[in-house]
Amino acid sequence: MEKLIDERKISIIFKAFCDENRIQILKQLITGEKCACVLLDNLHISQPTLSHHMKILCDSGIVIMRKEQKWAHYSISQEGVAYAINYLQSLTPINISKEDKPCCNK
Amino acid sequence: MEKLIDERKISIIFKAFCDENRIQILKQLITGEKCACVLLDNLHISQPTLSHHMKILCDSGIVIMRKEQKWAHYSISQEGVAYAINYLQSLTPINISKEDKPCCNK
DNA sequence: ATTTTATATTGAAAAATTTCAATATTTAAA
DNA sequence: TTTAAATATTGAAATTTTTCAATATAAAAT
Repeated sequence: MEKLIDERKISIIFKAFCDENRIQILKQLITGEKCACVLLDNLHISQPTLSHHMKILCDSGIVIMRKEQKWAHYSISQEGVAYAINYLQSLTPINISKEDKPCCNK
Repeated sequence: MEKLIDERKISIIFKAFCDENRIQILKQLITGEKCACVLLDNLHISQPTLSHHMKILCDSGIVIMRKEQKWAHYSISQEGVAYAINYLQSLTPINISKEDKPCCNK
């Protein structure tokens, strides 16, 4: 059970999902592992730009890379996604009755 | 059941989680609805900056605002969080046997 | 050995985001 | 009806992110 969730770490994880091209990339990975050249074929970005996005996705822990000879194979990390889901689930607010709610320092 | 998930929409939702101050804000909201002045007391940002972050959080659908006289009360939207969780759950890749996996356009 | 292929890195420009001071707006208090 | 309090908006600076051309690296093919 993760106890100390730090803001920096969470923000790095979720950077995976806040760019449209990265969402497109993740969409492609839903059907399974893909190598960079295949991902690139289905996007309108340059090869260095793809490389940059894959780095952000890997840094977030949402994607993992498997290097095989010349090729970089990318896939979705179930552990990474599970961690992100776990954080979102922690956002379920503890129900506080509306009467108890304190207001504005007073 | 959401069918057409568009990349722009998803990226706007997850922008909520990719800034450290916004994570701090969400952390405060876990214990229930808070008004802007209380949130501000616990952050090291100016009032206009908080206002800016609250707009991003509301635009994402993760936070909802309730205006009561002078005060803006913010809380976590369970529907918003549920939608985000639902997207993350859709990232579970369909298992494809490693033998079947096609590689690099060839 | 040289060339080709797949990917990464560097450096710089463009675009987007974050931030705050100043100011506006709206409501409550005096 | 002035004044104060809570929040929003505007405009500009600082920072970060996105992007691509050029180049580097590393492995495969010739």
